[in-house]
Amino acid sequence: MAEQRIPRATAKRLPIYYRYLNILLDADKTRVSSTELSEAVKVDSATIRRDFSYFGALGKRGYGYDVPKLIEFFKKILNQDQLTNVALVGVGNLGHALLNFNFHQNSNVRISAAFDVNDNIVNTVQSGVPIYPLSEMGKQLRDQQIAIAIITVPENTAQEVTDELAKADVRGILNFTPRRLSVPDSIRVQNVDLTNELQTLIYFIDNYGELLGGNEKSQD
Amino acid sequence: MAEQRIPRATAKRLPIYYRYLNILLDADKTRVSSTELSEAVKVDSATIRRDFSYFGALGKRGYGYDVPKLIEFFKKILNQDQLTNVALVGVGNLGHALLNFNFHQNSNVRISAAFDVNDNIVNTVQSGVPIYPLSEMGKQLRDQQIAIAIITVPENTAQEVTDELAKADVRGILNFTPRRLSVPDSIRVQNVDLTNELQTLIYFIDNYGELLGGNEKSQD
DNA sequence: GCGGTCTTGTTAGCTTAATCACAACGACAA
DNA sequence: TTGTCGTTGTGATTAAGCTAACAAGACCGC
Repeated sequence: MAEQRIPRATAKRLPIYYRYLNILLDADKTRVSSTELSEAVKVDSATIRRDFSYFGALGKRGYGYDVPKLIEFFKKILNQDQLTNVALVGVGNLGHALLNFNFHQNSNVRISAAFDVNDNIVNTVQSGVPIYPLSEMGKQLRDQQIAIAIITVPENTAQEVTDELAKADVRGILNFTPRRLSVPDSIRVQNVDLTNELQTLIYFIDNYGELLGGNEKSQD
Repeated sequence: MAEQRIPRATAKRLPIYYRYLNILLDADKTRVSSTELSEAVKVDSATIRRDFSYFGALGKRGYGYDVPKLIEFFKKILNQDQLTNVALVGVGNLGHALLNFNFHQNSNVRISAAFDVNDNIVNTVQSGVPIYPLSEMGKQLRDQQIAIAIITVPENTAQEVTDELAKADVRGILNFTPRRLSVPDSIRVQNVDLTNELQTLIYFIDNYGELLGGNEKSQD
């Protein structure tokens, strides 16, 4: 086991594999080949085999991969064997939807605290999650040992909220605002920009017409 | 002008540039350098210059780029000079949030029709958008000439809805379900998987610790 | 136990993307 | 007008990722 760092591209595919493997298990399939998996997740079968091989020889030649075994393996890799608590900052339109979004249904993650400036909801419980005033954010995050935050605040406050999160030693931020955040090296940012996604989609449609696989290769 | 296809990676950055340029203009800045832009959007300055150069010589040496000119240019490239109507399929938790999400605020896109199976909301207007029964989807999409759909339906119905969209000659799908869709070559799919994003973030935090730039390079 | 069949793991080649580094050129001051 | 300074545009290089192709090895029917 060379114990080298997994390529970034591979890492991003792991959750996709993990989820589909669970779907297979739910359907009582205990065995799967890279070709079969390939069709379901739209990733080339060679890429799948290569991805898996970074973790050692997980499959059996002439047979394929054992689904339960693979799931157990990825569960640990992805830290899904323990519950991860996450904070939500900004309980507006989108924030509210995320409170109701059942992350816990297919992953061991849940939003355990939320923060907002709106006095009408502060100190209430929404969808089972307590809403604290923004001013208490640092304290609560430290007390509850929360290391990951989702931010759905107005874009012009995104950076200042981020700075506060940094002070509270948060390690990861899922950023739904369109701003690209400045953070210290200790924090990892993952951007989800809905407007961007739509614009990109439109651009591709208008410029990368039918010619050369609109699909089956590199979806998204 | 070599008129060759823009690299995929470049295309995905265009909306990011476009948005930040607009922010600059709002702040009455009419001039920007690749270095300055680089800091704001977290993309290497050489990459920015190269990206821009695919479209010809847009800047001036020793000066930088003219913001209004650049905006005008990208506006056309990104099809933002005309309104794009989009359909929403599945008006549940997340779907509702997207209806309220103001795409039109920073892009020339709007949701102009929505579809659902829930009789309680079908044939009503939600957030200014009419909700039609799913059974009318094909007809409405064709009548209204809508070529792009956002799907926020339960995952087990994602594929069948997709098949219907394909029949209605939709060209692009923004897929919020965790399933990877099978589509004909004429359709482009862009996936947004929230659970995935969180899992990826967690994985990176646990495995790509501080060492070697948690940030400043390749956010997301 | 044997032969044919299947599927992995991996090598090698290829494609795409990111970055360095600098000559070319326009801006701007004097 | 001339010289300096700043910033672009781009050739060259390095890095990352993808995929074809196949030998090695395990399964399974007989």
